[in-house]
Amino acid sequence: MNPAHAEAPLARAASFLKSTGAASAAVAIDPIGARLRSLREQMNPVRRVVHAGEAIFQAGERFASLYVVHAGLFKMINISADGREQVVGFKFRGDWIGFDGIAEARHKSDAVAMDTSEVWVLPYEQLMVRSAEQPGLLGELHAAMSREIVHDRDSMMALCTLPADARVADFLRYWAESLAIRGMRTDEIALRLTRAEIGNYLGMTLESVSRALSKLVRAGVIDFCSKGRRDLQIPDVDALGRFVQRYLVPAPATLQ
Amino acid sequence: MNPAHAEAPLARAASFLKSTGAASAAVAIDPIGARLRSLREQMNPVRRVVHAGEAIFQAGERFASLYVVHAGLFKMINISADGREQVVGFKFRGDWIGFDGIAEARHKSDAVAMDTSEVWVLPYEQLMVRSAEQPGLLGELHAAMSREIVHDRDSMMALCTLPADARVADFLRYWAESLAIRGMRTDEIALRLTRAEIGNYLGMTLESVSRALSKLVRAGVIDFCSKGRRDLQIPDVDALGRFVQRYLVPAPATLQ
DNA sequence: CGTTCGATTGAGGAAGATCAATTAATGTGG
DNA sequence: CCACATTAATTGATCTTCCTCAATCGAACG
Repeated sequence: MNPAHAEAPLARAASFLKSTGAASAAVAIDPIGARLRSLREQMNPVRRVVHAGEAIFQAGERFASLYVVHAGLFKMINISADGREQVVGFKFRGDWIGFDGIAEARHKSDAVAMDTSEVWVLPYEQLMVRSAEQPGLLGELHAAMSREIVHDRDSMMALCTLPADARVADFLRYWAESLAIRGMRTDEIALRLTRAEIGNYLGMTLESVSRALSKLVRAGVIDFCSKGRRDLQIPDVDALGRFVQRYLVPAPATLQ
Repeated sequence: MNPAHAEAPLARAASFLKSTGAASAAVAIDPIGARLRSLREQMNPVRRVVHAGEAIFQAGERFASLYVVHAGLFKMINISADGREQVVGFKFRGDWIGFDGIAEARHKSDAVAMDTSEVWVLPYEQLMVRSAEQPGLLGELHAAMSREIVHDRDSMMALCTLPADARVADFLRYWAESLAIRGMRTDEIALRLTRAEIGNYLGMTLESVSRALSKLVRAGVIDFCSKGRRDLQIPDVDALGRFVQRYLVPAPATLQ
């Protein structure tokens, strides 16, 4: 029961992103692939294919299993009692889905595939049994929940402290980074999201998203791909980070 | 029977929760007290007193233990790389603190006491060992993490979909509810937060918070206590909820 | 009793929402 | 394959909300 296990896969992004050096061990450069492999060994999970627009589960359904994304990507959607609907998160390869259901044994959101995707089904009961034997498995579960909590807080912070343009830039940076960590190319990305969905996630209107993107193009930090305005190019991810920073110099918003 | 601690005023919690029958078992009407009792039995935790303004841990510190609030309350503060500081959550009696540290073995935020408080220290290693023997303990841990994730998402949703006035009302409703669940009176509450802190948490300026509060007073859903503008009265918590709803009728903000 | 910190309130301005018109991409049936 | 319908995106004009700046007031404290 050592946090050392939880750290192994976590030497991760930073070293990976900086060490552009060649691959030595697959484990070192692909922490998410490594996590998935060990998960498959330990749980031998049932696979489930979900097509674009379909949901793994919906809010209100009884909680029984957690899921891990093996391919594709998902959006998490919250629906409030009064009918407001909001995208509250995205899930990429290696991410866990379904933690919201544990507390009250019912899911609190929809998990909708944004593309043909595959998840591994991890029945919660079985997961508990196995993790009693294999502490590393439990460590993975806790690390995944912890990451989700940390990320949610960072999102809250972006919502509260960044103006619209910077929020869009920060979102694109997060998206590109998520792809980069998974070894996918970031210079040309297909968002598969409408402006309305991005705006919904970032707490602004679709017009504001559109204007922000146009501004980012003018600023030279992103570019649209040849045809259409859906796919975009991010030649330099760090430039997005710098764009965000620029908004913070005038007002470094400290608490009080 | 249980030793009748300072857990006297539970009738309100019962009525608030619309508990099944009358107060039969303490467990039924005081789930948080019950959780704390079983936690004490299972972990026999070290107690730690933290005075107002002191931190249990700070961002960057090595993660070793989780904590459960036994008395008092805490605010969680995130600090971004560029120095932005934000209140990202509050922790009341029975809440767990420290999940943010699990993933990378370092805490990502400060946990600051807002009043003289007591936490129970649960060394993570020990917790893992004990939970292998006592599955109920692990269930509690997971439920607490799950609740935190669910709550963070609800917060994101409030930030994204509610105008300033409604956000303040929703915050007060959340605060009063948190007290009610713990059997504390909600008709007179001491926030122990400055307008600046509330605004920081809700993504608005202190002036906007002040104006929102004045508006809520004029609307008759809250009132200031006799002396000072710090403590306030909430005669009817549901009225706050209705106030929030009123903002949603004109624009039931659906996705797309 | 003055100093300080927090809260309130007002006036003006800026960011972003709303409304509206146009253009671009996608899909459909002939 | 093309004409047409449909949906998404862009851009502009206007309006609202909330932020910023500033003055005032109140409470707490030495």
